[in-house]
Amino acid sequence: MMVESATETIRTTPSNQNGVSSLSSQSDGGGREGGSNGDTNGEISPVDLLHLQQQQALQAARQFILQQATGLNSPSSNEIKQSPVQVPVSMAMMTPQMITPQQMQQILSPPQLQALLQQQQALMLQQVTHTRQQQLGNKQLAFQQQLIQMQQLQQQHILNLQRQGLVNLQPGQGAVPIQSLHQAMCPTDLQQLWKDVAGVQSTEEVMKHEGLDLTTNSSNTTSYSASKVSPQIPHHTLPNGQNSVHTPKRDRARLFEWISSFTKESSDEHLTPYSKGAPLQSTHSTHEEHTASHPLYGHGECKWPGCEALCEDMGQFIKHLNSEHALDDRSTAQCRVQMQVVQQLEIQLAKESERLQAMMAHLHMRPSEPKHFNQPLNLASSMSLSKRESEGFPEGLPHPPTSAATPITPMRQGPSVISSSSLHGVGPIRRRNSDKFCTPIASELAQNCEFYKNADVRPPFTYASLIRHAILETSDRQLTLNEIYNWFTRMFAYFRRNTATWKNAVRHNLSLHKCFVRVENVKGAVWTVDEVEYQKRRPPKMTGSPTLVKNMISGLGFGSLNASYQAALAESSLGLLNSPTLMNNSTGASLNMLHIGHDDVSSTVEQVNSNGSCSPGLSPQQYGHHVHVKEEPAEMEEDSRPMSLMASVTQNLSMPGDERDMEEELPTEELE
DNA sequence: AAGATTCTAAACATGA
DNA sequence: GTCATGTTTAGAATCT
Repeated sequence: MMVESATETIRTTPSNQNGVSSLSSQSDGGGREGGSNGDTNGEISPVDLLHLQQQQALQAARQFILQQATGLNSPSSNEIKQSPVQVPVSMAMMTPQMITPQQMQQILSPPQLQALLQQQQALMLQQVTHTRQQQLGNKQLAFQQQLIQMQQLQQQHILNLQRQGLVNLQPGQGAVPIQSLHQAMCPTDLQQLWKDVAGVQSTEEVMKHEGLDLTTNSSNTTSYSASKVSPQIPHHTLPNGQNSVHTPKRDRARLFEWISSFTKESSDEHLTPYSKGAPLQSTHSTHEEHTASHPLYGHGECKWPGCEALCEDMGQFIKHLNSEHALDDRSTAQCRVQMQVVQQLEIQLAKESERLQAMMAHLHMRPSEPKHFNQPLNLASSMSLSKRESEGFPEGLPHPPTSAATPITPMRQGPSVISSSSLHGVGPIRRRNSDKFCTPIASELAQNCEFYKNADVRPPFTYASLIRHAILETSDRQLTLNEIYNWFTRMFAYFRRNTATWKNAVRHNLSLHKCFVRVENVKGAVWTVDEVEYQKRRPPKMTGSPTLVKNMISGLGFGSLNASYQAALAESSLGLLNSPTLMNNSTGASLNMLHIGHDDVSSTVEQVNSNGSCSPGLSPQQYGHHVHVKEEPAEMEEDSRPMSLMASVTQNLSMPGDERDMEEELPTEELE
């Protein structure tokens, strides 16, 4: 739309903000009807249209501000209602005649502005639809097309953001919460948006880059020769000949003051001159630095937000900068927007960082543990994971079991140990690392039951521990080989393929480990678990290894953590948990659920039923039918050691100074 | 470097 | 003979 058509401009200087309010209130009733008025009138004069749009914009602005004031910044239905049509966030949609982008920027903060624009777009589209397009003329049509283009652009941005995981939009969510969008957008996105806006502007010739001439550009301060700048009068001359800048000096001073204060906070050195109270038209010649590069200049074009003016060389760019982006209201507003962008991004960064911390803490340690470990314990497992694979979760994998509500043991590693081998069924890859970082298997499985069922992720446990768990899960503590197979396939998606390999491993483990006892049953041979033997398996050296504990605590033991020890920890804890006495203790709920595991393991063991569903069904009973068929190299006898170590680790991790676990765990000899 | 653990692979035996 | 089950051995990887 050609700007020439505009016959009126709106003064939107700071001093006009009150006017905005009043205007919008005036337009409360008739704003929307203006469109129909135009319709009924049969012809819409530019002035009428302008008034209408202006009222609508102001109303929208007021509503948005009110929303914000009342905390209604969510993607409320309200907003969606008002914007039934996805409209691009663009200045262009602010009908050029009614208000200039820079003016709006001055009035509103970027989020407000964007929301306003969105609403205005919707209104405009409505209006355009309801108005005879012939009467609107080609310009209106062109504008409408541009609106659509802008909409597409916006959607594209959003999609990009979604791909980057920056914006999590509900499917089908039409109107994007501007706030979140704004916060989620990366600088380039915002720049692009601005660029889009500028593009439309230029298309519509709304902004003709009227000779803005202040000596300095508002964004970059440093350098650029004021000498080359011809101090001109900073007036935006709108197509209609009116100045778009009507900001009284007082207001501008206020503006700069505001920027000043802002820059103090954000320490944006680009604004330093302003923050130093530079006069409105100061030339900053002292800051000149004719460097070969300029942050606002690159690839032969101006990088000013929304500006892509081509500049052959730096000199031309400087000229352009000083002429087009001089210190005026527009530039100031843009600068302010940019500052807010930066601020938002900083906030976003902080949020994301915090989120990352929480995620890591959750995945590797206790979720809601107030303690802060910079390096969560299981980073070690992550490390080992990254050693083998740096890929994340494969597509289609269910979300890792990271529900905050789920108690996670400090050593938990669960899904975080996804290995490429598990993901892709690669050949023999050492998984012991992951196996070791274990959390109590029962706990892990109970918590991530569904995950392992659906995700092609290798569980971080040894075959032996899994077999044992499967057996102990059953009411009679015995399983046939085939039942064990079934349990594996039922409980783990991972074991639904490569059957030959893992089945062989299962058989191998059953035969190899003395803890697995084959018992002839009526229906054939079944396998049981000799808990004592199982506990004996635990390597003595593991017990109480200060080094290991230290590593685990520090979380710096990436990959260096003793795998065997970890496995021992997990398994021993599991075993202990399954032991009757421990069961009693655990069921007593006196133990911290967040603590390692015996407690929750016991509960989980009971919860996880053999049918694969996590349901109660196991009762601590006889362990070890003791049909000692095999002879395994005898080891140490400290059955309780691992557990106590576990406890100590837990203590160190979660509640230093609390030794109750240690004490409660020690009684582990009852295993028989 | 040695030892331990775990995993994978394979060969072999046995019985249905 | 085939298959499931069970045993055993060997090698590799990883860790302490």
